[in-house]
Amino acid sequence: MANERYNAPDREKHWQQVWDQGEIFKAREDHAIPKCYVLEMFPYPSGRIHMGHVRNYAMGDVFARFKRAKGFNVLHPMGWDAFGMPAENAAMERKVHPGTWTYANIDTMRGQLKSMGLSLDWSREIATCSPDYYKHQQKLFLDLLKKDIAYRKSSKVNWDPVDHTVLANEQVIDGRGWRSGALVEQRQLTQWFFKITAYADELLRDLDTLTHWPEKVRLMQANWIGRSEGMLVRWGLDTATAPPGLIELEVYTTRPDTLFGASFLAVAPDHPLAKAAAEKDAKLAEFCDECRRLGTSVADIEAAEKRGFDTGIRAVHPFDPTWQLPVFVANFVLMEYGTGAIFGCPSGDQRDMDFARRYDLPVVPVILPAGEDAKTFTLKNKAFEDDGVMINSRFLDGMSTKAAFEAAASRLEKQTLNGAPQGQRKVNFRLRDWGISRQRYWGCPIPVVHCGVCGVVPVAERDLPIELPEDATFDKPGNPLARHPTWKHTTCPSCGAPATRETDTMDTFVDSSWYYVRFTAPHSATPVDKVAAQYWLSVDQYIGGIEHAILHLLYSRFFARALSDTGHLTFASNTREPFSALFTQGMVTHETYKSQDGYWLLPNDVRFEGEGNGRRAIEISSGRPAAIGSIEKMSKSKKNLVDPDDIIAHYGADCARWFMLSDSPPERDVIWTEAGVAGAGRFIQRVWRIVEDIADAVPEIALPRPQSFGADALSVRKAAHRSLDQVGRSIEALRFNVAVANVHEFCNALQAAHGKTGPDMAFAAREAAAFLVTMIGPMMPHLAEECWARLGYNTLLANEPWPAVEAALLVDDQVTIAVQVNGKRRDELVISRTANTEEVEAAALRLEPVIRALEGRPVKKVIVVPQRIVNVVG
RNA sequence: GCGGACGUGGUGGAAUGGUAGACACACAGGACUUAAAAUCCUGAGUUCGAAAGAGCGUGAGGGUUCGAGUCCCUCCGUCCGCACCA
Repeated sequence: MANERYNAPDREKHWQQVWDQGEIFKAREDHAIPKCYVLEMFPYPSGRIHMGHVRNYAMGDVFARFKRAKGFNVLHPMGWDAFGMPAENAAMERKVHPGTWTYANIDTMRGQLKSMGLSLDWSREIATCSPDYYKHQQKLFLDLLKKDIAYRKSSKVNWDPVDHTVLANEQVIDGRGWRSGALVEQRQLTQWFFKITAYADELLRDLDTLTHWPEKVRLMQANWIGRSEGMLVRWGLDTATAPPGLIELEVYTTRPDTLFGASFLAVAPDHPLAKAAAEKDAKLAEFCDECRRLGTSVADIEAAEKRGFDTGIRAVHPFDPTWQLPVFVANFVLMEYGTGAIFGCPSGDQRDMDFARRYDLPVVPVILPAGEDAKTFTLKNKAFEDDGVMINSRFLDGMSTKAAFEAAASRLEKQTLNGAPQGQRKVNFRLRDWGISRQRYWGCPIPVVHCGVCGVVPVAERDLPIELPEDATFDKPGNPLARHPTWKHTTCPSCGAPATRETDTMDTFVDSSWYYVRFTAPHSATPVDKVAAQYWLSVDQYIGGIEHAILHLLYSRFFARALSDTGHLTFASNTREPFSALFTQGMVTHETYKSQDGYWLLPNDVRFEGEGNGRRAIEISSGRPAAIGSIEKMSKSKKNLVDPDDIIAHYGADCARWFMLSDSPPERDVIWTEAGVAGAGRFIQRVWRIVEDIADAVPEIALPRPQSFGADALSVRKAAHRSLDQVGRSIEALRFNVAVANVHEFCNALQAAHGKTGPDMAFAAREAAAFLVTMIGPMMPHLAEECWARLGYNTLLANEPWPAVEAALLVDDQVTIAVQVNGKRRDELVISRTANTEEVEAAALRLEPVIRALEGRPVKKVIVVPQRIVNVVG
């Protein structure tokens, strides 16, 4: 048979057209069918897709296609996270409008994604920068505003004085703006916030229900939310030492049990008490300034030295009016957490210990670790932070840490200071409200108006969307909306007086916090179509990068709840989770190459000589040796990039997809290698050959099922059914590398049966070929479709159900079980699957190697695990 | 510093507490070919041995178990997250 090579690039285009024309992957609004919502994190339209996208979308597509074949009504949409800074940077650098730039990128990337052959429902495509999308977001904002979930407050921000913009914490590097390099200032600005803290408890509690999320992500979110149970404790101040009018200081503590170990109080440099005290003390003022400057810089973290300044103010211990403690301003106390003030117990907290040693403050052990003697127990420079028995603590002595907490807490609650209870139990969170104001152009306008008479007034809903002006300028730093000559001028929706629009736009994380909801009804006139949302949500499988473990996923979880509380969404289940299963895939990595001049080189710019240890890289243009560097995440800066377009044009999309799924477990990093891709390419041809051989040898489409099968045919059928079963399970569990191995194994089994003939074999071979095509279908859909046609079927494989396996073929009559003597494998035993324990035991003891290994010792015990193993103990 | 994950052949990696190394890559030998590519077959953890076979083997050390890559403890190494959260 003159086999022709499978021409991937040619056939792939063909099948993509067929799928497209047949609208095969359009999700159906038939809510009687069980649904499956498969979603990959939508991309930012940066210009071109990269290998990370290929991996992410290949995985999602395998899952989506598999679920379709399993009979689910699959929603598998795609869109664009299209607002953001890069578009504005492009506008500044290249004098192109952010919208023009963004939509051109979207066109390019849509084309690239289509060339991957993804089973996407493109009729649901959304771009967050389109007014069709953001007008709904503005409506949601207005509803959040009504419910006080959106609000304005003054807060400290990182201000870049060159770019005239607020920077997120992660955009501040070593105290400087990531773009301008200017020293970042702390400014007090009025900003818009979402009250995510109102949901802190629920967001934390419901993490427990997310059993199909990686443990790691749940842990990261739990840490981020950072719940702690403690107390607010008010300390009286010695008025002789305190600034006028200040009579008390409130601290937050999680350890009221250690109050008798207290040796100082400390407040943040920005604490009102520090500011008041600094007014009369120039040296203190200078110290506070210094602390502020060191704020976020790395130098500060490296120094990590606890430093403080004694304000001279004295506080009175809540349990002993005669006991006074110094109040310090300390650099390690954060104004943003708790009350911005602490009490220090050096024996029970390492930071306090460091501080006490530096400033020579008393260290009184109050907790005795188990196994220590109270008389001899001392602490050097290491605090004891665990539980134990209370000592040196008067009425708490002898109690456990927990009991002491309760005893101290209830006494503080009963005690009064200045007419109010001195202590109050308080749950505190690390999580802060989400600041969404950005002084940028390319984002969703916040739909409010500032009126001199009425204040902040929401825009009327009939006036939505508030669209971005087309004619903004990007030639200088600062907010193009704020300096636009006319855009912001309007009238007050309430009183009609002249007013100005809000010129802040929303953080782009807002856009991506509800896109998965919009996909369920992307053309709905309201932001959410409740019926569609209730059917499709939650997302059954969400796939994306671990880099979004905290922010995007937490914001989305918050939004699902906020949309539910504003009546947009109803959840069928009792938790309001948007993503019931999450999978975080690893990165795509590649070797790096450097020229002799120290420049990074593209993989395409080098060729190789030798192999193994003798493998060398040569720079093609100069012919000079190049250095082979470490394997790193593909990045523009290190130039270790492979362009998906090149790979698809050369090998085909199926090849790129197959390689991405092979070998490396999907949650781990994968190393992109030329040899690996070539191997995937060879496998494609191998599958094609196997299918062609069978199609030619057995051209009949519907063979009658033989009455019985000979040994050879039976073994082919067993391999086919077993493999189909395994591949299905592997895909279901997102273990694509194992699914690939299952397919390889099946091909090897088919190859071994090559050349066998007979009517039973013909039936088995055709069945095997159809199964093979089915199982590669989700992973290499074009090749599978071509093979399906080659086998003579005139249906589309994409519409074919996943065949049912015959359970009888999954089990063998004979099983091979290992036989161990004292835990060491000595032989194998082939025996009937239904053999009972006695038969297995007897057969095992007859084995020559077993007798030899026993060396004449009597058999003490025989452990038989049916169908698995026998262990003879002697 | 705290928290987490991981550590298996030359390489990527398989393995519900039950035959460690499936599958692939790379490698070696053979077949086909004038030759090469492609393809097909065979081999291979390591040590001893011609072979049969035996010893040793999942970062190191200990423990639980009839049986441990898998569970527990200690240590070493790599990677990731958080970064003074009171």
